[in-house]
Amino acid sequence: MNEPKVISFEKIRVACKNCSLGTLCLPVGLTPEDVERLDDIVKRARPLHRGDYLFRSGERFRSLYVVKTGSVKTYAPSEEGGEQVLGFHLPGEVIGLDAIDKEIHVCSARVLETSAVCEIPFGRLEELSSSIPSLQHQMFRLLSKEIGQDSEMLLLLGKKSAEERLATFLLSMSKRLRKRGLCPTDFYLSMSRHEIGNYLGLAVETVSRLFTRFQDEGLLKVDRKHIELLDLGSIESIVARATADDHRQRLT
Amino acid sequence: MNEPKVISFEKIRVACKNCSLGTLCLPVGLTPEDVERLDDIVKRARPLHRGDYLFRSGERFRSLYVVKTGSVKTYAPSEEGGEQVLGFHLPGEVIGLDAIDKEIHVCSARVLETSAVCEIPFGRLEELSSSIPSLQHQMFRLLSKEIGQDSEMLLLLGKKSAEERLATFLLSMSKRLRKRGLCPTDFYLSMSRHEIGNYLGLAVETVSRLFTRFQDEGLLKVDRKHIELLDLGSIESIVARATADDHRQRLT
DNA sequence: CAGGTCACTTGATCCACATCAACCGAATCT
DNA sequence: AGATTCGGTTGATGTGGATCAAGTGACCTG
Repeated sequence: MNEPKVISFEKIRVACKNCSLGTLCLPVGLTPEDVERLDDIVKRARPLHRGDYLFRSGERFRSLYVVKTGSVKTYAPSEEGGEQVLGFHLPGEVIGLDAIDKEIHVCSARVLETSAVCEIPFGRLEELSSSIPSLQHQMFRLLSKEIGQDSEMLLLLGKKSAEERLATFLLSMSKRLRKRGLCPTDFYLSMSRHEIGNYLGLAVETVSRLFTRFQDEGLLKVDRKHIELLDLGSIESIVARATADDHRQRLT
Repeated sequence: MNEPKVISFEKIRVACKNCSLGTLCLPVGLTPEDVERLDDIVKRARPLHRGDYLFRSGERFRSLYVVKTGSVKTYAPSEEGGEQVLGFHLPGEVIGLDAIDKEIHVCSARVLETSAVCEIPFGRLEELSSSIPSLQHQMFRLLSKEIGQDSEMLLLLGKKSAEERLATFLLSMSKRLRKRGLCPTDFYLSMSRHEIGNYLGLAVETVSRLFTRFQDEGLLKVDRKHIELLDLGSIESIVARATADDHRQRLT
């Protein structure tokens, strides 16, 4: 292993190989040689700033995007400026999968804070997948996982109370941060209360009240965007309660 | 075209080739030769009856399933017998995509009425996809489409009123029936009110009341499971209103 | 640093829908 | 045929969270 002289350049060019996200992003389970081939087609990211678009609803679909640092929200805008937030995306997560079908973006993606994002031209990724079975498999898994997550979200929006929704959201953030080696109990939310509420199907006011209630109950500490989870166990039990309580909805 | 003597046998063996669902199911865009190869790995369906399982949550994932006739519901069961209905599946629709990731079924699938279902061993399908680029592309599209549909459902559960939900559901049924060449305005629902309510995040009583209200307003005629949509335009406008009204939720 | 804007909080009120309860008709069982 | 069950309807009541309204403090801007 010889250290490259021009660090920044080299670091950018061979990003996938050295990327700390290797175990979260596409390269999972690929051989070093295959990662190299993937590397060749990935366009490394210039930094983006709060509010910048990765793509807009209606645009032609060309690439998938992977968050490298920072965070991104995807949302389905409606004519009037209203929107449904579809998700918040952390480093290692892939964005744009829903546009493969029609080759048109049906949602928009904007970064929530200064972020770096990799771009993967989908046509080339498809070619590569044909010749690397494990990459094809990885792609199928990735798409499938997204479907699974959406199903969980359907359950959340269909059956859970406001309290359960916010607890689920916080726990999800916590788990995802842990996976990335970050502190799972002390973090900054990059999205506004409004966006959280929209995402969870709640009014801003409800989100705000719940934060203060959770704080009063000693579950966490909030200071604007700074969150400290003090009692993960109780938060988990709120989430668990949701699924157990479901005997209201028994069928057949 | 020579008529085969043993109709039933021939019809079963070469199903994909002659299947009326060719334009809805996997073979979309494949050459006749490729369809033939796909044909070889598809296990043709024995008929199933109301309540039969395609698979249960927790089972190992081996195959995808395609509804050929009849209808199927998928749902996420919880310990206590409660459940979240995730979808109702009509002929041509593929089931089990969410299980590819973990290779474990996370939801259960049961047929709602006497149905025929094809089984496609996923391992073999993956092999085949590697050697048939257009099949791989078709698979990506299929998975992507599912993600897109889930997003629409998120919007429905997150933002729409009970009225808008039921209207959306009825319109969706209507459109899907039309695609299959069936009457889009006169059909039988194979699922119970309870299941509809569960799916839409509503109580049975609310669904029932809405049906009677829609009938009173002349939008449709209901007799138990038999639905006649009388005024598709008005139903569409209820659905459209949902997205337009969204100026309540404007952000940024 | 005064003034404005914006994200957030907190309180008061309202309403859409859930829940509870009673009932009905069709299908199934005996 | 009578009894039981079950899916569905309808009415009465309750409530979780939306909506409305009024601050408050952080941050930006001239």
